[in-house]
Amino acid sequence: MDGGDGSFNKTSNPYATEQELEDDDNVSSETGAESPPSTTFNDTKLSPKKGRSIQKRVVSVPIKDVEGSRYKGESAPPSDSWAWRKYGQKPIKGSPYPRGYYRCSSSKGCPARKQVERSRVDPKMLVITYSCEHNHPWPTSRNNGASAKQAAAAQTPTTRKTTVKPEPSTSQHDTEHESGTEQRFADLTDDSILTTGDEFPWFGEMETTSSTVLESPIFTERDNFDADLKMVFPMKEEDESLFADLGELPECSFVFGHQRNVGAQVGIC
DNA sequence: CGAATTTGACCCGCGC
DNA sequence: GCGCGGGTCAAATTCG
Repeated sequence: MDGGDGSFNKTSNPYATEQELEDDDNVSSETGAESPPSTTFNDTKLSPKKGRSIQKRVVSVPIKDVEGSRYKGESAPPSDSWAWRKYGQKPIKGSPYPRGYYRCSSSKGCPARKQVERSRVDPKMLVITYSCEHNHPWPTSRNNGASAKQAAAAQTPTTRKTTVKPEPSTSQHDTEHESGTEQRFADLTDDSILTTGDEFPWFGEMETTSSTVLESPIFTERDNFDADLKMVFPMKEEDESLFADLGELPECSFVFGHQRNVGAQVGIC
């Protein structure tokens, strides 16, 4: 964890940062460590076991009152648009706070996982590590039956719009994936225009983790909340044109919408 | 009653 | 080879 600290701070956006980390989990390196609420994306990682690449994204968000009775007082996962099922919790050495292990239950066979723990340095920060096998799609639907209740609770009205323009085009629906996500990504490569929205919940999520950011006091306290909102969400033509190149991107690339002082950003898993 | 969470045990990789 | 620590499993428990 000594490695990287300095490089962690390529913060151009005080509320959301994108970072590429080649190093191992920077989870323990505490993304929140003396930095403002930040979002850290730790991309593709190769699983030493099977040589499979694992995507990892580390997101640190300020802890807000988490809805959901059970979570009160704990390092509960901030509500995002997916259903997560907790399957374990472990005390982490060196950290006074336990780490919770969550598995995506939005869809059957969903490989996504996330770890939630409090930042050692700043207990008010929650460090969330999302991980997913590279060849698997990120979770897509909010509640494909797994936990309607939880998903419903998780769905905050603050989540923004993501819309994938249904390009009438190419009809390669042969490999209809269970979740359909792969197909969606496939569509992406077909020059469809990407905006953010419900069609791509995961994108929506990764787009700066704005949902969580927006829920955070940092945003809610601001007077110009609306203005900020507009700065974060609106996806304009210029952006769309940017995304037109998505076809070049790997299937699991993700896109950020406008962020403060930063244009649309594209990350590659 | 069904579903989600909790918690201890077990497994596996890594460093010494 | 051994010990440590992180990650996952699964039975028990709790909650809605």
